[in-house]
Amino acid sequence: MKDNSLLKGALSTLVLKLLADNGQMYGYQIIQKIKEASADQMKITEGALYPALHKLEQNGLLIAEHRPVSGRVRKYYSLSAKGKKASEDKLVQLQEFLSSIQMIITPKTA
Amino acid sequence: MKDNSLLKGALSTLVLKLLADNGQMYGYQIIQKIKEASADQMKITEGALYPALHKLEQNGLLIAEHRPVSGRVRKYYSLSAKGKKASEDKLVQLQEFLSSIQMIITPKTA
DNA sequence: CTTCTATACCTAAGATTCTTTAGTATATTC
DNA sequence: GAATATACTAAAGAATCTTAGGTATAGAAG
Repeated sequence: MKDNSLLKGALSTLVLKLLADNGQMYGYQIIQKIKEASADQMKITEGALYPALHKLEQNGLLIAEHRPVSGRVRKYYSLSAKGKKASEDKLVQLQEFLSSIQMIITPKTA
Repeated sequence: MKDNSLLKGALSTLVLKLLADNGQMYGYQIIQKIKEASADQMKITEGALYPALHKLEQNGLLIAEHRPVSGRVRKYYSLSAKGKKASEDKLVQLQEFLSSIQMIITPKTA
């Protein structure tokens, strides 16, 4: 019952945004990137990320490509055209959401 | 499947914060307040709020008081001591979370 | 050479938190 | 008298996470 629940719903948007910025990434790398980019604050579990990636792929937002790298096979993901659009849309939604939250929690300067 | 999923996990924090700011509120009022404070962006459903309130009450963070007001009975909630503490803690967590999100989605100015 | 850590993927049970829908009831407005 | 706003509750279903476990290779430590 670890309360990372704030993450809910934001994960797929973050993934799409990271792929929009970085072009092509694999799962493990995404986990590291989020950890690093958030100064170790946000730690995505594999059990959360991999199913999320699979769903985005199923929905046609991501394209997956297997590539062998130094003995192991990595699964690289990139945005489809649909994924690019979704990335932009969801980012706007997320920003609106963040801004709404801010309005509510910002001390009343009435 | 309405995608209000960003809300997940943030609702209880918002409720605690509103009660910390406003002293005492009832459910319906909280829904209106969030809607209003977010410029109609964020709409909490009753099915989400009431169970959340009940859980906070069960956990001893909220104190409920029934008061008849113009023919109807309202259920007013206020923060317990534990709730005040939780309010502060969860607000800090939320702010850290928001800041983490910002770091990730803010265009790389590298 | 063997064990530990890091890398890299996957899945499934359970918990939590929503959405949707429905129900109850009073007050006000048309 | 009917519709809308107010006010609360409960329950089925969906979505997304946590936790825990499994597989497998590479490299470092001993």
